[in-house]
Amino acid sequence: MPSRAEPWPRRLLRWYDRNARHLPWRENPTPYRVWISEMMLQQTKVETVVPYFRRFVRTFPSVRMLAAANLAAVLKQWEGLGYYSRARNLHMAAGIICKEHGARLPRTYDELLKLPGIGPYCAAAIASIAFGERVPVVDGNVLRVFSRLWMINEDVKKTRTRQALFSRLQPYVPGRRAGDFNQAMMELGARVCTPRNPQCGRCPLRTTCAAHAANRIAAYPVRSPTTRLPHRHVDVGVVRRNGRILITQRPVNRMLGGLWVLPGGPRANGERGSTSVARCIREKTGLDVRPGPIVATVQHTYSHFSITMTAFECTDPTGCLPRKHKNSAKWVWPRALDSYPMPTATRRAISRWLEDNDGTTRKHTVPKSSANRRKS
DNA sequence: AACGCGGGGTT
DNA sequence: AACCCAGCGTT
Repeated sequence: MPSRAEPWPRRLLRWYDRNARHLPWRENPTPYRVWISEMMLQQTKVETVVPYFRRFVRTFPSVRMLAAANLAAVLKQWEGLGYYSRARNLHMAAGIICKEHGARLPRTYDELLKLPGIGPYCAAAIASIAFGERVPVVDGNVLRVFSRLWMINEDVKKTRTRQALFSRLQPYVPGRRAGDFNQAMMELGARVCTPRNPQCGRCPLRTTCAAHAANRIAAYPVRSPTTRLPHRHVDVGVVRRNGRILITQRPVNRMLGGLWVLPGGPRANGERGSTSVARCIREKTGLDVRPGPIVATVQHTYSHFSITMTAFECTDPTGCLPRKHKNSAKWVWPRALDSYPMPTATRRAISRWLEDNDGTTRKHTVPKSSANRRKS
């Protein structure tokens, strides 16, 4: 049995010895094969890469063969893998390696880093796996694993966070098995410490994991709060009839359920606002309205998306509410609007419209669009 | 520091 | 429909 005092790098390696998948580039890890595999593995899943790797190294078995090939032939082998600049850089680097390094890959992290297509991740992977250099790889998996293990509260997307993790990890990279250590971290991230629903019960580092101990696994890794919220256009109508206006009730069990809103809905892709508002009102109330001028524009951000609400003044040529909509649509005197529960965006649109109607001859202005708000 | 690059799987 | 993936080069 492993003692609890066994350091985590050893536990990780023992786990790797028992659980490593056998992958083609692990069977015969020559520098060339490691290089090809790592180029293909950038932002690409292992299972996707395997067949491409086999075909590629069969077609171009050496750096010289790769350098001698036409770029078109290389791209053909890459077809379907995506990120085609990887193939172009690979081909270019092959030429440089032949011309300047005697057709052998550079053996150090620093030298590898100079080749086109090889960044910090790839340089560390090749240097450690093919040449045993003690440099840690910091990829998406490793960031996630250690963000949890050490409860790192920095945004994992930031360059600073990655550099800091590189420095912090380097002392742990074992002199004997640097490459296995790195592959073990990635393998753990890919198969156990997954983005969602991590398999903590099967994790060899569970007893060392700060986030697990704190029961805060789901809070890590900390992501940028600047993720762009999806944005929608919502078009609504101020439909007037004999001095009263039309409001509708949101379905219970939905967002804003039970609240009353100006009738309308989300604009379809490429649709005009005026078209959208008429369509949505017809769908929700059965009334055919004629959209007039825009009387209010409201920006609003919910927890998981943001909207631009555009309110059109509408006239109602047909009149009567069909029976099926009687319960969820109402004609209301403007002064009675306050008594109905309404979401903020609706409330703002209405008050904007009322202001413009009170003879305070303020021109309607469109607020500045906010494309990316921050999540709170 | 932010963005474009690609195709595919997961939730 | 987002998010994520064994990231890198450009701006």
